[in-house]
Amino acid sequence: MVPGKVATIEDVARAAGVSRQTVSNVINAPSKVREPTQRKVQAAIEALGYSPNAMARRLRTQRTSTIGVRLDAFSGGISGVVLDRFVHALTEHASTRGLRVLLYAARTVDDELRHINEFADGGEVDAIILTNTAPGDPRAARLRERGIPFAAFGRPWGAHDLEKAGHPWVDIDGAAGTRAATEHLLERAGRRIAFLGWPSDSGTGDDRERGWRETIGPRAGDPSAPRLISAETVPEAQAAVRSLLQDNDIDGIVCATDVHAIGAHLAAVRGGRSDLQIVGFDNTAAAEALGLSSVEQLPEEVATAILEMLMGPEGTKISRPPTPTPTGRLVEPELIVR
Amino acid sequence: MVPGKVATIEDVARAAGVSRQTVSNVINAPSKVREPTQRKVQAAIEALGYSPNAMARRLRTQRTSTIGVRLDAFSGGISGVVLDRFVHALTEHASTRGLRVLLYAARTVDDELRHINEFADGGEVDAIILTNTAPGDPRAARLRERGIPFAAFGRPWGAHDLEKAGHPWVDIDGAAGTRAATEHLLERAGRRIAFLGWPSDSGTGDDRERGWRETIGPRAGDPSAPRLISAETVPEAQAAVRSLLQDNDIDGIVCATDVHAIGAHLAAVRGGRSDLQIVGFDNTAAAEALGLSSVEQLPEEVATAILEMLMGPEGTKISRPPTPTPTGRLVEPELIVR
DNA sequence: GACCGTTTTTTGATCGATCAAATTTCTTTT
DNA sequence: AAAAGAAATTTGATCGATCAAAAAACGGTC
Repeated sequence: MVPGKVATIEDVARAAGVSRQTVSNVINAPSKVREPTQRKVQAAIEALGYSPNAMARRLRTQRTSTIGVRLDAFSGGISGVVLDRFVHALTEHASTRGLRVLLYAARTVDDELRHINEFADGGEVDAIILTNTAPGDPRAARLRERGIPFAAFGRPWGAHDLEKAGHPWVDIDGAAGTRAATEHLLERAGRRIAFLGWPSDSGTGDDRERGWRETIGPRAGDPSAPRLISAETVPEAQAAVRSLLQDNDIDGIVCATDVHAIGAHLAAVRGGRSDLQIVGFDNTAAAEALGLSSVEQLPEEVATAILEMLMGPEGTKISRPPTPTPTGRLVEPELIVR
Repeated sequence: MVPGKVATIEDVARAAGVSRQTVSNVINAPSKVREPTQRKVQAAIEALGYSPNAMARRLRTQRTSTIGVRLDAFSGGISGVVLDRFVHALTEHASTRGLRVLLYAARTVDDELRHINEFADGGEVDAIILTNTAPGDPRAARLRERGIPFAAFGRPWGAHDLEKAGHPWVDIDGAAGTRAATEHLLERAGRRIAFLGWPSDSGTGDDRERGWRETIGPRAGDPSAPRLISAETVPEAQAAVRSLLQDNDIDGIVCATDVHAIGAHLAAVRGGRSDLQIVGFDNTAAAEALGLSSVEQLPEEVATAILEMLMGPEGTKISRPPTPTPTGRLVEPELIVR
């Protein structure tokens, strides 16, 4: 073996005085090889510093042990962080299963469909994880058609019966999060709890509002506190809360995101209502810095769950990825009190 | 060709009535193939929806078109965001060059060295990008020894002569950032500008402090304003600034990070000094939300520069990655005024 | 039209592993 | 101790592409 070149399975076989296949078996199916032979081969592997060529193995086995994840164009705002944390968690978890995470960027849906085709034909990935799925998502259709296993981070909004999604998904139970937040405020702050969310209807927004409404409804005797409307920005949230505080007596505010919470916080402090209890959503660094309570999404849980769906329960020997069973799972978020 | 199975180069060749190699040439070296033949082959490619098997190609060419990037364990705090943005930018840029980004997780240095060995022996990646390089970093030594091209995000702290780093690197010019921040405050706020940084010495910290010191020194007639010391947390920064404001007359504060800036902001607002001008560093979502000025690191620029170092100037045909020339480059950050 | 040099196309070998089947070795049984 | 069966090991084929060299087609010259 020429120094500077890496050892091949053939080099190991020669060094150990056995055949290629035996070396291969020591690595992939040790039970088929007798003890003493195994030791010989292991010694040769150590001595040569051999580790199998990934590409050759993948070509032969037709499995890449790679999961593709699309990285959305950087959203800039606070919320992109959740996806980043998810990617982090996914990477760590995948590596314990011997899987790799391959990122790809796509600016448009067409762009992503092109990528998906390439992945399918080129055999780049074993599975794909979609994010930001919309009802009737063309990506899901394409993946199904091409026979690439996939799962989504985010429930298939719009499918009336979640069970009938047609593909596996994992999502955060936003309603459970705001429910916990509302209950917490009802106990600690008082009965008049408002909700500050997005102006227009959106799946995520409605979900989070629902948690508040369902909790406030049965418990509060008076008609539920007014819902506040605000666009994405901090100043708008701040303005909305300022005018709310002028007209109403409010004990606390449940927010759809930390952005809203920061706006509310600023309005409260500047309006001399530092006592106003506010709970945000997403548990971003900003909320932490300001000492605001917030609902933590636990993207790590999502990563674990989604991998389990795609690849079978942990500990499963890496095998042909099973066509994932089309079911969904909601991960319950956790309220971080500050 | 069986439906459901993807087409191979052989299928295309048969369909077009030419040989494997001609198809290969149409894809990789069209100039070697006559016009009419090219059209025939292209038509067959379209008809069969062929795209070359990535693993077979990589096995044969011994090139993976993949760049490995380690994803550090999630740091949680505000600062991790810079790395995430870098990964984002890198992914987008890499894909325009036909490169892929492969993530890997490592908790310890040993863990990462193991990964590096695997990558080298297994032929997983063409190049690696290191982050958080320290002086005498064992990873750099290992990569050099194994002959894997690499570059670092972060200058090689400790090497007295940056030019002599021994490996290529790209970093943010922290001093230039705080210089711009300080100049801005000198013009807009007044002459008494303080600096709020980390308690202990660190490469990054010293760099950022230097930009302030060098600017304040020549311009300010009086001895430079007191430097504040504070650990990483918001409350500590807040406490430090509170006590500073009691004793000193300060016009503005340049901060080493947005975390410090948020603490300073809170101290200022609660101390009735809302007029105090503060500039943060990292331009995180939190700073944006609070309307604080901040120094923007431009990780996108870093990504571009680092890819250029590794792979040659943009537009270069994908080829054997040149052994990168060991030089460094500082990217000048941009002050975002709010 | 025969000859020669180019250009274009085809053929055979190879990258490094695993699969499938054949062969050898070891156990057990009678 | 021979035969049958099980276990361990080896051999030949293969995954799908590119490389290197051989063969065929083309173009121009005399």
